[in-house]
Amino acid sequence: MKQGKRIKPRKEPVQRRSIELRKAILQAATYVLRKEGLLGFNTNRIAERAGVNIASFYQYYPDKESLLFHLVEIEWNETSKVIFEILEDESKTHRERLSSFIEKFFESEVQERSLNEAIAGAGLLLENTKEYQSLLAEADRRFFRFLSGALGKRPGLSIQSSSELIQGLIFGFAERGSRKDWKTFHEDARHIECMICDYFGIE
Amino acid sequence: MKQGKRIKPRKEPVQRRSIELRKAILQAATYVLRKEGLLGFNTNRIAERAGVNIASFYQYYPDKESLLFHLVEIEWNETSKVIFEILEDESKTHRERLSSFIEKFFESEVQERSLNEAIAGAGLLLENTKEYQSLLAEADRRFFRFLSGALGKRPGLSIQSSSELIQGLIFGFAERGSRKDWKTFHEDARHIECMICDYFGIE
Amino acid sequence: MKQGKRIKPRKEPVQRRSIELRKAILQAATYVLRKEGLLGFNTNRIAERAGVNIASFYQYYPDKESLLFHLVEIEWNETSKVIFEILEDESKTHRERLSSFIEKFFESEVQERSLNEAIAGAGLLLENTKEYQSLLAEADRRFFRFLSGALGKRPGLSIQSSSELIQGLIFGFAERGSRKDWKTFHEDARHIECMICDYFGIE
Amino acid sequence: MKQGKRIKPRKEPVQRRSIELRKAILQAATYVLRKEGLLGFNTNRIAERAGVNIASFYQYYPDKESLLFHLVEIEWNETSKVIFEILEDESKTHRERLSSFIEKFFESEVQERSLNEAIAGAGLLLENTKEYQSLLAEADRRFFRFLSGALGKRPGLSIQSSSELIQGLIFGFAERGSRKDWKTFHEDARHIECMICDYFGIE
DNA sequence: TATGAATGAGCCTTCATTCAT
DNA sequence: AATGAATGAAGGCTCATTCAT
Repeated sequence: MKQGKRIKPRKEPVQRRSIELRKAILQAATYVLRKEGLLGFNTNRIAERAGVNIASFYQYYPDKESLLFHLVEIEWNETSKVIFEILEDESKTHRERLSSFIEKFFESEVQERSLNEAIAGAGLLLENTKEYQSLLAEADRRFFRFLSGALGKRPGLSIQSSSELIQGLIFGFAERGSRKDWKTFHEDARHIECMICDYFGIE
Repeated sequence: MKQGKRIKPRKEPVQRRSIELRKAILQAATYVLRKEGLLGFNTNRIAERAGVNIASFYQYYPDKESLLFHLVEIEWNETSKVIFEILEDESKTHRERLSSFIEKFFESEVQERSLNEAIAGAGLLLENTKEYQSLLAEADRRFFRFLSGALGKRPGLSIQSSSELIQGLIFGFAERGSRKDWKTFHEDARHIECMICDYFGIE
Repeated sequence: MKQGKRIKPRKEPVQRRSIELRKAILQAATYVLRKEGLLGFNTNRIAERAGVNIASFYQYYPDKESLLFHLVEIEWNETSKVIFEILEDESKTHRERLSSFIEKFFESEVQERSLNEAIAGAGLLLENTKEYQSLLAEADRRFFRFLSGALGKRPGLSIQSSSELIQGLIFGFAERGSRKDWKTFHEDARHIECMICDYFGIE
Repeated sequence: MKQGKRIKPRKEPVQRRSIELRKAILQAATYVLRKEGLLGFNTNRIAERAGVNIASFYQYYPDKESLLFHLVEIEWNETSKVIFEILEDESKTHRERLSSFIEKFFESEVQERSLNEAIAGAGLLLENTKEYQSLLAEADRRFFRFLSGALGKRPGLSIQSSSELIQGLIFGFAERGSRKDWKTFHEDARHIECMICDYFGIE
């Protein structure tokens, strides 16, 4: 993919009718992605499923990737809102926050299992886009900020490195798990929390 | 993909020429997968690159997935041979073994970065095949066996669960990392080893 | 295109607003034609550029060709006004008039290079329309009239044939030239004038 | 169109069957171009007309333009062979040669009328390709060489300029004429020859 | 057996034009 | 009258796979 490509939706729908249309597209896209995976994720199928003319599709999205990004964005906005609110809730101890954070994140991964799976595959398409990277960057920033206050001891690691390590563990585990029929996530969350808190002296 | 599909190569090549031909295909496939990713991984291109007629290709592999699986298998055989030999080397302490195991595994992921990346994407295609699952199952078994002897304390976890948790952490972290420009894997390996050994009392 | 198709604008705009709207369309069309050539000349793009709704466009022009014709017409009206005024200016000798005529015509072709280029390409679309043909016919008539008075000797050619020959030379040369980066048109004009005047005894 | 684009046919057919196939494509393309003009010149239609699968088309041509160029090339090779042979036939006077050259060229334009017409339109697509330009350049060179020996007097024009002027007149006239139902080309040829020879002192 | 050739099915995208508000 | 929305119909091109020699 070329750099600097526009990946944003083409235009915002304003009328009733078109709002529904776009919603239909989004729903259909989610459905198709879930049902058929990345390989079945093609504009014609989506449009058909949405009961929408393919040309209409292209009024709202400049191309396929753009839609995919929109999906990711929506899903991420929902998830991140929840999990970072938790992380930044100063009425709790750092450990409590981290615990809930992991818990919630795992939960959302499990719930959005098939979507995430497809998105993970799609990552290859999105990874190079500015939009996607800024999504990730923001998450990174917020997690870093949390950790700055949370770290008790650092076993020879800068905050940045610690942050990356911890994120890697949590996100990697979740991503991998969410590809399976992952039922033990509650316990997994607890153990991972313990390991991290022990190791980094988070209280 | 339908369940129970045959994914094995159509026939084992016996003659010289055939063996070479097959090797050529495999090499070309690896090359293409690395160079172009999953999207460029198409039979015509591979055959062309291999200097093999596309029809010949279909004499050795019933379809594309088959080849992909073969690739995964080969790569996994190589890696697993190395890492499980380490894990089962009884002249070392458990901790030493785990340490080398992680180290080596990370290293191989980094080295095979682009291949792994593509395979991860392909995972969606392969995951449902018997062959792939038995590959994973074996790895699981061996890791479980190692852990049976290694675990010092178990914080309320069965060996099986511990095994899954640990594997999830290591493999998840590596998989995630290998999608990036991952340069700190040596240190990452060390820290993860420490966390795990501390938590599970491995010595 | 079917013969006898109406190609005139659907209705003459009478109100202020309408006139402006139409002017905007025309300008946008010219712009697009110049900038993107015939291939980029599509109604949606033009409407967008004009800041006009595409549906409004279709209130002023029944279809794309219509607009194109309108463009040609306007351009031709301007050019022909100038060049035929020259040709019919009885205060000059015939030779002087022809000289200026060629000069001016070449000049306008050069100036309107990209527009003309596109129009030439579009010629295929317009050639069969009545409107276009009557434009050409009028030019033909006026040139013929000029030549009737101008020809000194006729090397075995009727006036009509002479007229066609000369027009063919001038217009053909210009059309061809205007597709290139044509910088020598001043001199070219002079030489062609000489050739023609010599050959046809125009003084 | 990007510069440096490959425009050559993809591969040469070797078997009987495919030679016919390609011939069929070429014929169909010519037919379609004639019948429907540039706008109807699309790969699907051509393939259909040729009774060939569209995918087969793309085995022989990387894209549409490539086919178009091939058409031009074939046609030009035929024409140029004839006309330049004439121009370079040293057993004739220069004037005789030029006369036949014009005559033949006009004739071929008339015969290939509809094809040429389309090709002229296509010029806009081809003009920027290396291949097309080298075709033109060669013609230019050969004409220039002819003129070097032929010019008697030069009314203040370099050989190069004279060459361009003369070519412009001949080609421009023919191109324009060939778009119409041009029946007087024999006489036109004779007159143009006279004008040029008179003006440039060619004998 | 190995190779040149062939193809059905499909995917992404655009565009002239019309409908509904 | 003007605008937002919608769409049928193509068009360029690719790919997994099979046929014919």
